[in-house]
Amino acid sequence: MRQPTADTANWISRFQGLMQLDQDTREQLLRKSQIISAPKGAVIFGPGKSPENMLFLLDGTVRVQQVSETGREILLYRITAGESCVLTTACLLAYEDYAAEGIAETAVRAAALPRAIFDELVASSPTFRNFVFTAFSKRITDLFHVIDEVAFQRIDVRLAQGLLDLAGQGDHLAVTHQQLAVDLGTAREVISRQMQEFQRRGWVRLARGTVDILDRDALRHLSGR
Amino acid sequence: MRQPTADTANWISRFQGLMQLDQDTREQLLRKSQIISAPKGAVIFGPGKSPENMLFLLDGTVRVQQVSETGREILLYRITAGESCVLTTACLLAYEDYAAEGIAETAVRAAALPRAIFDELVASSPTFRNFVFTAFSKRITDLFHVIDEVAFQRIDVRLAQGLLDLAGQGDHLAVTHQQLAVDLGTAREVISRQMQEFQRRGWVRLARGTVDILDRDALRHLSGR
DNA sequence: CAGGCGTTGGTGACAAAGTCACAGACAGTG
DNA sequence: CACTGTCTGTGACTTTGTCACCAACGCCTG
Repeated sequence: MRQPTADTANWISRFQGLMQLDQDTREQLLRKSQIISAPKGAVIFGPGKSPENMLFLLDGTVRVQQVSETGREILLYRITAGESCVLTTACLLAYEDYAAEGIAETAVRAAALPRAIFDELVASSPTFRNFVFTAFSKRITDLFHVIDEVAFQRIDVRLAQGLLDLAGQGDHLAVTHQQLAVDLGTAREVISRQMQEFQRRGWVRLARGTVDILDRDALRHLSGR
Repeated sequence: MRQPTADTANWISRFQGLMQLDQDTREQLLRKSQIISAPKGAVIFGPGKSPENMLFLLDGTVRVQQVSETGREILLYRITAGESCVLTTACLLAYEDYAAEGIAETAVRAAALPRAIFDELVASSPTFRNFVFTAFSKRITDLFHVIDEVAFQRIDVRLAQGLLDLAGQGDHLAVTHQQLAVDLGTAREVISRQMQEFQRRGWVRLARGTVDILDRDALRHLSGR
């Protein structure tokens, strides 16, 4: 399992790109930011609720998803511990009519940095600047990937990937077909049918609200990585 | 038609977000950047060809598209005159294995700003910083939109939108079904069938390599805007 | 001008995925 | 136990994507 709590006093060390910050900037970052918590299911930001702060996630995961006009949803990306929320921060400063929302997928803790300080640090520290642009870069690459998958990848392949991603190390998933459908931006029935096919092949065992992975290799093989 | 060439000596004034730059920064920008041209069809950047410079597009349009592993393509967004290329600039500084490519859709002219100067200006000028993040913001919102469309929108609706977008003011389009298919990330046959349906309804007139729009209102109505 | 060739578009058959309507199964709660 | 809301299964149907061809067109070249 993961360490229950981070060393709050020195959370910066959990972020790869921030470790080389000079002493001054580190202090700024620590002094001006604030540790916040949110329970599972909390809406971190969303339509009409723009984030005042840039977040550095210490524990938990946040799912960023989009709700379309027709009411259907799709997962854009996840923010996991050790990652930051640059993209949304930048996004919200310009466009209010923002269809995406961030939801705490587990209980989360994060360091919150006010926009004004964020701006200052971008100006004053090359390392911080680099961190920000690298984070942007990763997210945008992820988005490109999502577009590619949605447009061209078969649903069985995407489902296999999704299951492996969600499972991480373990073999047991507590997730409904509906949730998987939203992750992939498809319909629940489609997931149900695919899961049955997977079960028929002996790759998973299904039960109400859970999935047990029986044959990782088969899933990995189908997923193409 | 569009003005043939911009006032090169003062191209900054063509960019909404840059007009409030202070004198110093303007001069930096003008002195350190270089006007470049590329013919129609030129590859501005692509896999294994990262851009050394940040581009401010003065004339023409650049299409940024993605090539998937399976060889299929989809349009991510277009850069038009008066817009900049921030996203790709940022992207390429971190991730080399970059699947997207930028292609001159028409002959283009642009001001090219070396990465190092870009970095300097981001540090020194709040206005420039704001310009950059706003540009990011717009692009990312666009990408969200693409994901939404690809995942949830019917192909006839998307085609109607695509035709209207491409047409701009005019009613005549010189474009093949294949090109339209790439724009929407679908197959040529699908476009052909939809276009026939549109023609059957009297909305367009088809000929080899061209489309004439006969009923904009009908298309607009279908496209839902 | 004829023949050849690459590009563009048309077609039918089929597979994959999404939609719709509904039914049954389960877990919790009063 | 009965009730309720959630979760999953199913069949019929539509839409979209795939595959294998073919026909028409424009262009080039001998």
